[in-house]
Amino acid sequence: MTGSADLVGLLERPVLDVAPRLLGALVTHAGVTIRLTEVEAYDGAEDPGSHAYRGRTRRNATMFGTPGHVYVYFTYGMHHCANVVCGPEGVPAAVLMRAGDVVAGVDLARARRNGAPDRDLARGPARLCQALALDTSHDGASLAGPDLLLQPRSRALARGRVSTGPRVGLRLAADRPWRFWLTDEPTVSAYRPAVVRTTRRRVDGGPSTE
DNA sequence: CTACCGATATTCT
DNA sequence: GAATATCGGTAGA
Repeated sequence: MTGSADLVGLLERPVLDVAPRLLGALVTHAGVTIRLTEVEAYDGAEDPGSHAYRGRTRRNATMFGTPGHVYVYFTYGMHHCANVVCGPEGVPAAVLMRAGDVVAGVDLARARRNGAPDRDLARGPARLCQALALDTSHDGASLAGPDLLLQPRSRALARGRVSTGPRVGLRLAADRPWRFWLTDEPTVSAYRPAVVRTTRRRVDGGPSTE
């Protein structure tokens, strides 16, 4: 059996069904395998928090493509984040891979993460990309292997294993509980509410005061 | 542990 | 110009 037909079948389901089913899945790339412990759903058609909410751009084009590929974007001038593209072609849904735990290739992951504690090797979406050596050159790549491989778990999780809550760092649609994680996993990233405002007005010109 | 801050691509206003 | 699906360093409790 090819797993890839199964993979696409899974990913064509509504993204809110897909997201929790990806918990515990294995992702392998460049010599490192992680087990997903935390994900977030983005439903571009109706989701103000999604990159695709305002339509297609060069950056988010992969979200509109066929399921089973990876959408990788660069953000904050510094970090990469990777999503599993879901839904039928043309529907810009995706699941952001927020955290995982390294189950193979730990030495490589440690080297890429520059001495971080093992718990932090793939804790947070940008750290996860660093551990797996994913960047925008992989945007649009297939998750069916062999280079990049997503293996959904085959067994159901025990009751109570999945927790849900608000997504991290969004200002818009912050109330939607579309983040899913494995209960009590130490590798789940810390929740940070969106920055309320950058408020950073610089004092122009002059000395102030008074 | 919390809080701030800088790095700066991409998109929006 | 300002905001953002972030992180690592530093400072302080």
